Amino acid sequence: MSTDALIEQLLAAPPEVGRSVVEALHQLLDDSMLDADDDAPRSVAEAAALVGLTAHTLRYYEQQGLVRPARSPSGHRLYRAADLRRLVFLTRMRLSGMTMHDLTRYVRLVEQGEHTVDERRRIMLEQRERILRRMRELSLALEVTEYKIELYGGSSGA
Amino acid sequence: MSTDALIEQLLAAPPEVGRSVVEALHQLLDDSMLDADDDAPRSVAEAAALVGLTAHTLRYYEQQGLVRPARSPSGHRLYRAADLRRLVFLTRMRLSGMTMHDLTRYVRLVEQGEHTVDERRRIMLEQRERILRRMRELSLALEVTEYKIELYGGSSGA
DNA sequence: CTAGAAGTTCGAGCGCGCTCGAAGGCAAGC
DNA sequence: GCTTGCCTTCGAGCGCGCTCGAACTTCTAG
Repeated sequence: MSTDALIEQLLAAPPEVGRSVVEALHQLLDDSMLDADDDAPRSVAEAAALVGLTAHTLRYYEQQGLVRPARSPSGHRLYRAADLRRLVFLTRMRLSGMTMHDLTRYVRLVEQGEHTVDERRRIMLEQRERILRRMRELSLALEVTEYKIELYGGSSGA
Repeated sequence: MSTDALIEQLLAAPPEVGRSVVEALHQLLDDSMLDADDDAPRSVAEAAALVGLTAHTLRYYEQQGLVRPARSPSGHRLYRAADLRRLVFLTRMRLSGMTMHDLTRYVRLVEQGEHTVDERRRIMLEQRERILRRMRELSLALEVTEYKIELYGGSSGA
C-alpha cells in the first residue's frame, strides 16, 4: 500500500474523532519509517515499538511462521525493512479479523512461490467478503448506538 | 431502530455480495417478527432460532444479567416480544465489538431507571468511538486486501 | 571489569465468550 | 400411561491469541 493511500485514509477519517487521528498518524509514521529503508536492523523491542505490538507477540508470530527475521551471530533477532513491512501487513490483517490460522496459511503460500497465487487470491477474496460483512454489522450497530445517544440527549451531553 | 432504517441498510449494501443480502434479509425478518407482537411467548429454542444464537447462549446471557425472561409455572423460560427485541439489541452490540462487561454494565443501568441516563450516554459515546475506529481499521485492511487481489489477477480470477 | 538492561527458549497461564455434557424434570402425541 | 423430545441447573472445558515468568546469555554504559 502506498503512503499516499494511507494519507487519503487519514483525510477520509471523520473530523470529530480527534484522538484517533493521532493514532492514524502514528500508523502513517510507521509506514514512512519502514519505507525509509534506513537498513539498520532493529532489535525485537524496537520492531515491536514500531508496529505497536509487544516483543512477546513478535516472537510468537515468528514461532507461528508469520515472519522470519535474520539472526545476529549470537542469536539475537534482526528485523529489517522487509520484516517490518510484513509485520505491518500482518497487523492490519489481524486487526481486520483475519485469523492466525488463515494468516499462517497465506504466508506459507507466499513462501512457496508463484504457483500458489490462485489459492492466495481465493484467500484474499474470502477475506474481502468477511471485511465487508463486518462493515455492515458495524453500520447496523452504529445506527443503534447513535439512536441511543440521541435518546439520551445527544453528543453534547444536553 | 426502525424497520425502514434497516431496509435502507439493506439497500446500501454493495450489490456484489449477494450471499449476505439473504442474511440481512434474515435480520430484517427477525425485526419484523418481533415487531409483529404476536405475543405468544417463545421457548428458549425458538427465541434462539429467531435471533440467531443458541439456547445455551441465551441461558448464559440470562445468567450474566443481560435479559430476564418470565418463567412458566414449571420453570420454563418465556421470551416475549420485549425480550426478543432486547436480544436483537444485544446481538447487534456484541457483533459490533461491545464487550460482555460493558453490555452488562449498560443493562444494569437501564434497569436502575432514568437517573442513569448520563452514564448510559457516556457508554454509548465511547461505543460509537470504538465502532468508528474499527471501521477505519477495516478500511485500511480492505485496501490492502484489494491491492493483493489486484496483484493476483483481480476478482475475476484472470 | 562489572552492573544492569535487554536478549534467548520454553512451557504454563489467562481472559473472553461461549460450548458442552450430565442428570434429571416437564410436555405433547399416540 | 408411555415415549420422545425439549426443558431445567450446574460445572467443567475449549479455542483463540496472546501474555507472562523462569532460567539463562549477551550486549552496553560507566
